[in-house]
Amino acid sequence: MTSEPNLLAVIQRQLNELNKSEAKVAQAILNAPEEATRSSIASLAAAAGVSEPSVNRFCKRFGATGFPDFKLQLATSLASGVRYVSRAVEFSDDINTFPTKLFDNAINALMTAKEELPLKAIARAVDQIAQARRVYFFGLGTSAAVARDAEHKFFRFNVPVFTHEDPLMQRMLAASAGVGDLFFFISHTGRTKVLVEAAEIAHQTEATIVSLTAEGSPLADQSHYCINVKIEEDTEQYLPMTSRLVQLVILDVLAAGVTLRRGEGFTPHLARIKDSLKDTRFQTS
Amino acid sequence: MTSEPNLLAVIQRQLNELNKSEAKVAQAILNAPEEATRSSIASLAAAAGVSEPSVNRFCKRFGATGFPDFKLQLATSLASGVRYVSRAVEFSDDINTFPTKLFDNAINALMTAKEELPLKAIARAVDQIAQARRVYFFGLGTSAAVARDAEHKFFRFNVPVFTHEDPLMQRMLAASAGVGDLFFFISHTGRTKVLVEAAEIAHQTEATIVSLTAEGSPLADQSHYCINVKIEEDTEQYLPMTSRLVQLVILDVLAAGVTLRRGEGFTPHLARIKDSLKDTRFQTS
DNA sequence: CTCATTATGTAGTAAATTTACAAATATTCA
DNA sequence: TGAATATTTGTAAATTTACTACATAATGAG
Repeated sequence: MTSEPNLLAVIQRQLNELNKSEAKVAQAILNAPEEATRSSIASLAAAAGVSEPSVNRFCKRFGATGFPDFKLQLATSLASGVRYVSRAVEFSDDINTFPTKLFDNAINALMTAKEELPLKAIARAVDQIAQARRVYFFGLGTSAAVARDAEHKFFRFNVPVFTHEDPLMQRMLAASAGVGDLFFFISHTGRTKVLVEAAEIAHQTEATIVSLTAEGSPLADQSHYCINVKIEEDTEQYLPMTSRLVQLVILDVLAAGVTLRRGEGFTPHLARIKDSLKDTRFQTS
Repeated sequence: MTSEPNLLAVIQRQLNELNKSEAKVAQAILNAPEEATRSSIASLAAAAGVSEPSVNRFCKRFGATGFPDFKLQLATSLASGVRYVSRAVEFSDDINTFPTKLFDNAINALMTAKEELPLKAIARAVDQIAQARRVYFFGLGTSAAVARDAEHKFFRFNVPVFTHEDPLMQRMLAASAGVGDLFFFISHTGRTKVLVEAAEIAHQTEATIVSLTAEGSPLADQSHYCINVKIEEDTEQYLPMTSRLVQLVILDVLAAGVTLRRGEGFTPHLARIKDSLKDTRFQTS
């Protein structure tokens, strides 16, 4: 699966090295790529003003086994290019456009994150969490909500987990930490002063510090293990819309990692927790 | 641009509503989507154990003009790099596979939600929030974290917002509500007893009740306005992993909607809030 | 200008897709 | 239950599509 990133670019680049009829085919495709993916070899040949075998030869020249295969490659290369553009919401947007934009942005952010996932860092973090005697999730602002979410999730693993949104509590807990304690700091920018200070305090103890934050930030500097989340440049609107989604999914990944580490024998425990919630719900009719 | 983004998800979702041979075709495609894009109608029919026209009918059922067109749509769906069929994490997974699965599931959930976005309900909810004198976001468990996130976001709109995770506080506030108060309930299932009870209490007052929950649930019944989020069937692993992401993005949409409603004159206010946070951060070097 | 080489098109063939129709299966209502 | 009807599925023929082999045209070298 060594699929070329963008077939159209490849065609464009080789345009001069093509002979007459091949160039005509190339032009026809470049003029209307989407249409080319839908048309038959006959209609494309007509559009280019050449014969059908010329189109066929053109396709083979670009690594395809034939015309259908070429169309397939063209279609895939067109599809992947389009999606990766996030767009800001404008004041001229209405109900039909801006919800889609926001969803697209969220999806884009996750897709990008998925591609540059720091697997080694994640694996190390899983190791640390699985070993920890106690885990503290600390965040502020939006990241506090993420921390709260993490608490709920990790609570199911027998690991004692704690969250605090109060900077003073965070400092106090950091100060009194010891071996086996793990502090998990969550921050979009990695520059929130009081949070970094809490990390500094924890750093002077025997505790382990893991953070989910921006690479090279002050918070990352204070951490033994850091899971880097790239900060998107166009974050200017209202900040951490998409990055917190990425954070949440990465925490899901960590939780899943810990579960897998525990092995299959651990599932009854999870089932028991789930059962315990049953009585708090109205039954489905 | 009416191109269906994720064909496989659509197929997956309609699996039950298909007749026997169509279901066979669907399974064959879901089992090996990439291969399906490359094979002929004959080989796919053979793989599914049905006749060729059955495959053709299947394609038309999903909006394609025929088999080649269907393959094209399938290919474009696959091109974005996401496995559109949610797959559960298995104990045999390792660090290279399960993070991707979780991200794909998350992306998949957002894409599905994006397609069936209840725009009318969202528009009405925006109206209500924009008018409200006070807004309470209530959730429990994982949804409490979502509520907390919403509080942070809506706080920026001059609207007094409150969150409480404590069921008793929720009841008390619900009981003493009046005109202009808006209760926004968040729940994956819509069946959590204490939350539904709080909604019932609020329902006896003059307050407005909006909920983000499952269609037809007890909570939805208590709401004046309900934004439905479809519950995926295969949620059996550990519950609300993906649904809370959808909830978060929908809340982003609501927040954006309120901002747009306020109009362009409101941006200075947002800028001022952002400025006020500046001093809490370490400056970028 | 002729020969050799490359480029292009024609026509036929094979393959794949679709349509029309008939058989089989399921469903409805008495 | 059982006949009548509707739905589903498959068969076979028609049509469209893509490919191959070969012939002709164009190009360039000597």
